[in-house]
Amino acid sequence: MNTGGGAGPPRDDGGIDGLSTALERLASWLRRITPRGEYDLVAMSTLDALAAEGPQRISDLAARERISQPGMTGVVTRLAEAGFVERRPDPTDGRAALVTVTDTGRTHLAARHAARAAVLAEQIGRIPEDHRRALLAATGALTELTASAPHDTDDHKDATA
Amino acid sequence: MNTGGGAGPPRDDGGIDGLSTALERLASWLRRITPRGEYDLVAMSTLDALAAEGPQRISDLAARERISQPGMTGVVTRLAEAGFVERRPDPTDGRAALVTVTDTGRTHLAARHAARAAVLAEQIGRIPEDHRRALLAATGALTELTASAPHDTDDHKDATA
DNA sequence: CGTACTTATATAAGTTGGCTATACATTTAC
DNA sequence: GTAAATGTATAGCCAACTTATATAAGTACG
Repeated sequence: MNTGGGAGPPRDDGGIDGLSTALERLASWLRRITPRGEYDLVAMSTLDALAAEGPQRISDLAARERISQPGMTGVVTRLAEAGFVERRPDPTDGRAALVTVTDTGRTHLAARHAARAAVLAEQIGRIPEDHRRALLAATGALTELTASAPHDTDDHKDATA
Repeated sequence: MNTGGGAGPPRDDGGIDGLSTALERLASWLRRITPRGEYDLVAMSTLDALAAEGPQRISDLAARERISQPGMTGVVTRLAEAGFVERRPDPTDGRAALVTVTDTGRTHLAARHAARAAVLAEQIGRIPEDHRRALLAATGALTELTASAPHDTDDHKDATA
């Protein structure tokens, strides 16, 4: 069988399994505390990447977000219609577009982040102090984990099967 | 303005802001490491809730997942078609259906969890030991945080608290 | 107990955000 | 200078939500 992945409260089998359950539930929890009207996850993640790392090509963004190139074309189109990004010609390649975040985009990101941080602050106020400290102490680890290179685990592209 | 949510690496303004950024990126990261074909987040979260807490009504599940009642009817229909849940009459209320997880559903949950834990194990192996320990130490805190009552932050309609 | 209100779920129709397949434009190789 | 490769866009499809509404069952009160 497994080692804690069952139905009940996550037993700690030594770590990974319980952490995995916790992260899985965290993903749903983050969705639940996000107001409905907000821009979708892929678009915001893309915008965040552009703000953090500078202009990038559509196809690079698609690879980074693990969606198809036409999918990313759509994301960029929507972001551009909202005024959050601009397409610019790539000086070194006439086929490519460099997607650049605008000031409006940065403003939106900041506002969204502030709103989410406020919600988080409220929710985190409901748990015991030692748990709160454990979470805050994990910030650096989370940042490092999620920054880890794409590094295909194996899945995602075997569609031709 | 904000308190550290600006450009650059997450400065620690006391914590919440950097943690919020990290969690936001974590949500996208979890999506990226999830194979495309997998069942959607809402359905899996619903299945997990049923497995962890027992049979529930459609409308209660909808409130829990913060989607509309017709939306949850659709989720349950799909889960039932996959054989993961069953609709049963509520003995105390002829209008309501009690949604119950099946053995097939539990098996699927366990398999999915094992697969995700394996990916997490690999990814977590890439970060330094102290970060890994910090993450594992936050498992309980994450579980507690995400178990926190729905508690409407402000948007959408009022859930029956 | 019958009529009106309320509540639980289902259905209908529309929107959104992804997908595959393919067209188009440009760059690269020979 | 053509042919193949590459970056983006378009077309058409589908899944998973949304709101509005219909149906059926419970509840309250004359």
